[in-house]
Amino acid sequence: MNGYELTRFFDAAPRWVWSAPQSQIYPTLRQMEQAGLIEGQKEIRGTRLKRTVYSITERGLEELRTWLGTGHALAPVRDSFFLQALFFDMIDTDRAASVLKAYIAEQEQLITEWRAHREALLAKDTDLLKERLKNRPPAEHDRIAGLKAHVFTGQIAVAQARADWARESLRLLAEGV
Amino acid sequence: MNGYELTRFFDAAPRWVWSAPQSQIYPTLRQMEQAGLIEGQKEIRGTRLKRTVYSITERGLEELRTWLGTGHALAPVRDSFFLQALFFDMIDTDRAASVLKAYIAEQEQLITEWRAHREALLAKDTDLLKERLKNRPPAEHDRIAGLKAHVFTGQIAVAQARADWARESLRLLAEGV
DNA sequence: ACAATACATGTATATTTGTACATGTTCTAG
DNA sequence: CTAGAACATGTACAAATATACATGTATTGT
Repeated sequence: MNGYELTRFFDAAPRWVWSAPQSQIYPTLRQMEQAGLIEGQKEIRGTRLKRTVYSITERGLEELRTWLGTGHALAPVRDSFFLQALFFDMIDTDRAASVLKAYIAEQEQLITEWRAHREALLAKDTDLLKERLKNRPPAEHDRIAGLKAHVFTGQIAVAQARADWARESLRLLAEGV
Repeated sequence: MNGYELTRFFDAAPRWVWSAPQSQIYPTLRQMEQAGLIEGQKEIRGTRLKRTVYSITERGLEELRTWLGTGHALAPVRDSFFLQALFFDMIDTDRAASVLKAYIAEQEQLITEWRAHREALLAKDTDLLKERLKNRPPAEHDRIAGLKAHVFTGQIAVAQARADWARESLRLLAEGV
């Protein structure tokens, strides 16, 4: 990809697995190139519009495989929603309920998007997956698509757990327990 | 609390709901005091050891209640574990499996700690909760403890969903599907 | 022909966060 | 009585992150 495509990718899917603001893209690409992890191919579109398309190097692949095979420390928890919930006893029941309802709606929205993406992966119908499968033996295609789709199954399960919990909270609040 | 107590609190419970490194504590306390949200009471222990104990002001309470009653945007997702899982097709099955096993162990550890804390809350047996209940009518005590404990029920449910998903992933990898 | 949109790449600046360093006091166990 | 642990408060510096600004080219629809 080039910087523009990466920017669009992260902007389009800010809640998938990872995201980055546009201002980080170009500096990071240059850093990674300097570190020998990726290399840029300069191209010209039309007569003057320059762009640099990056691809991973052999060293980059090595680094990536090492990183993928190593356990990494969990990030410190900073969940502003659970933090809010921890103090729901300080505000009116209906105010708390409206925060919970908004949260449930957000989680359901995420679930819908992730389900659609999972289906697209299983149908091998996303640009990135198609690109990836080009360099893999056809016998492995189902397995690769299955593994990637399964990640979204996980995201969905987590969002479902969160939404279920929020619904349960609404009941607790309503009962005045 | 004073800065030292806050530091110890966050260090002891880095994965509960929120955390902060020690270096943030003192500057943040000063900022919040300047903003009129908290006020510090200077004390002396022994003959020379100074400390400043902070408590929330009326303005701070107002701000807090407003924040608690408002929906807040979800933080951009940055889940390095799911990111790893998205590329498990690039590494050996047993390397991937060992990453998954470590993750499962971590989640189970969290679940154990959160369960213990939930029980302590239900028994009204944590310092913070005891302090909180002092200013509340006894009739509300059960409800407040129940609401706080319920937050940890949510954390547990999410960790359970993650661990279950990781176990399912191990099976998928083993089957070579 | 021209306006709007998409393509494309940067920088400036502030805030947040993390790791590490620095210093002194008080209490407690041996 | 003394060494080590706990109490207590700070700063320095680097890295990551977010918001906003800045500029120009190519394509597409009307």
